[in-house]
Amino acid sequence: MNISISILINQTICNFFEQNYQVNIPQDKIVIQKTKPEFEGDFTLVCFGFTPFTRKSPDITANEIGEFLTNNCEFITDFNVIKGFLNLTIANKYWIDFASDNISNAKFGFAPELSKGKIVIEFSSPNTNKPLHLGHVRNNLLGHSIAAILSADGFDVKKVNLINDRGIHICKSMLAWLKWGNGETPATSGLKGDHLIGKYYVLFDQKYKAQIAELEATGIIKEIAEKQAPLIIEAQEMLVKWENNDSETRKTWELLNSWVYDGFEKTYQQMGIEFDKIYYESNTYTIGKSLVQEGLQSEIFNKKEDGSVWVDLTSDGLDEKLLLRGDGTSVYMTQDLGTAQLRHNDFLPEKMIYVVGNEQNYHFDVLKIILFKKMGLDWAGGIKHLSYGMVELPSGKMKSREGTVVDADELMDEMIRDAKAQTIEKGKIDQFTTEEAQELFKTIGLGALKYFILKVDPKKNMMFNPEQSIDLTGNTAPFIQYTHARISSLLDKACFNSKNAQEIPQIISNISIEKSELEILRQIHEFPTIISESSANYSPALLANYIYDLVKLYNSFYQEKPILKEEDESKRIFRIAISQITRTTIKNGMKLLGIEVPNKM
RNA sequence: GGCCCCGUGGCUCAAUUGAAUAGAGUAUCUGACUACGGAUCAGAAGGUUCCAGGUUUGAAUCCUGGCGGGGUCACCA
Repeated sequence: MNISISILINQTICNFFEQNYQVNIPQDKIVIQKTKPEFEGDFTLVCFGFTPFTRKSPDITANEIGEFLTNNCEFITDFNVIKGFLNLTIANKYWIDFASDNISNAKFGFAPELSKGKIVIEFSSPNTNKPLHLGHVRNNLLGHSIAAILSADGFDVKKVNLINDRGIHICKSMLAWLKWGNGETPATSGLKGDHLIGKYYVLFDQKYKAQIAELEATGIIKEIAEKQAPLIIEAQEMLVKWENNDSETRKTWELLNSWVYDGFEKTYQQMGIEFDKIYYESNTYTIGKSLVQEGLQSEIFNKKEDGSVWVDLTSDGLDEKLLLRGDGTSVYMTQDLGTAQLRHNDFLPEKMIYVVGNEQNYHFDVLKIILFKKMGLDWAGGIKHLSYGMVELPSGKMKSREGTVVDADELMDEMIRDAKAQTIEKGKIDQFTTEEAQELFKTIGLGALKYFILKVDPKKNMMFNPEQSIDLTGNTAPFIQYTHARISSLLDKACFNSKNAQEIPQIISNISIEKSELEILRQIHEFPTIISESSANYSPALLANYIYDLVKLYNSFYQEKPILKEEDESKRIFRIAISQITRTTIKNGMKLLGIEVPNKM
């Protein structure tokens, strides 16, 4: 018995309209929702939309449908009508079967197979001139989680990372290191590779600003000074050398980048993130360049007198966009064209999702229009920009060049330290080994961070206050983790095992379900729907808030009806079943958010 | 200035995409640990959903116009 109850109701309603009113009722008129706790019933049918078809008042219509459903649908035992809302009561048997069927299903809620096509999702996409910061953290967590959710919903998901390892910003770091670095390495400095290079990026900016100030002092206006400063000219020369494959430049570049990759790898590992494939812009930009050349020949693009190449998007309401500089070097868009083509060749996906901040909305509009409309590539219709909002600090926006960033590594370390301090204070880990304890601090600290970020709607800007540490009580991961650990511990004590699981249907077949139990089952029942909705909306937030509601519901139920106290054996077993399936749901849901749930803590 | 996004109790966020009395956490106040995990639970207080119109059985949600905040309009990425 796995057919969803809402599909069953839906079909019966269609039959009702066919038989009594000879109409095919449009699907979007059938609105079924969970009944609010203050009313009697399990599911609610909203009947206002039916009045044009029945030509009767919503209440009368609702009553007619209620009669029909109770007579024709074996699982609906009762109904009531309040102001045009038809509340339906589902038979106990349905809920008992639901609990019995899923009690030992470790993959509850997940699509049984990959049946929905291939998706490539790009996220993270760091620059190699500085370490990852809080903005990247949001990006990485969203990308990782959405990939997991899509996969649970039945898509074949490939996670890719595009490393921006070339361009003027890299030259800035390289130049500063060559000039003032004295051959400093991660080993000699004791710094993580990405942090070391980031230091020189900041240094470049300081020295560059100083040069601009000097020039301005001689009466040169700012805009000119910014272009004439010797440092920026040197950096630009270096970029040309790099694109011309100058061996010295390439050697330095490879050395510095290798340090940065080591650093990134550690950060990803700590975050629990991995990729199926890593692309490097230094490999893809040439493909972009040749695409631009092709487009130039077929006259989709045009060349200006100085040699720069442009695309005219005024007919699409946008403006002209640069595709190649006058000196022949490529820009951001150039390589993104190449990367998209390469990625399509590699995977032939139905969709390509880009997890990139909303500051680049315009860029992705342009990218899609060029590939899809201008170049006529059908597959580009599957490009989707998953745009997320910025993480703001109380002091305003983060600026990496000005050092007002929250560093990803430091943030994670701090979360783990906080978790450690608070866990030790609770004094519940005395029997843990040192390794187990360390693992637990990490699970709690990083869980808190991940959940804090993922529970917010991706498209919205969010506020992060580094002054006050992230809560470990309330709507947080530790609260959910704690509940999971507690359920696990209780189930152990209740001597639940797989043998019982098989007997459960008989044991509990005749019990009556209480309202609080029913609410939990109803909530769990929705889990597969929530996964597919999260997947359709690209929103882990939906899932996160669902899990929180479930945990809260379970906690108040448990407080009121302890599972070990009940004397009636079948009732006790039923509560064990509810706890068991709740635990699975929490675990599976948190897994899709990339958050571990310990069995004890 | 053009275009895009956001505006919900003091603060941080929800609201199943148009449904019933707008929900949680936090902070404040009150109460509950001699069965099992108190990182918990129950209760109180806190709202003109930025403003003004409109659409309809129904609007935080949709449309129009304001106001406020952010983003973007680079031969930066």
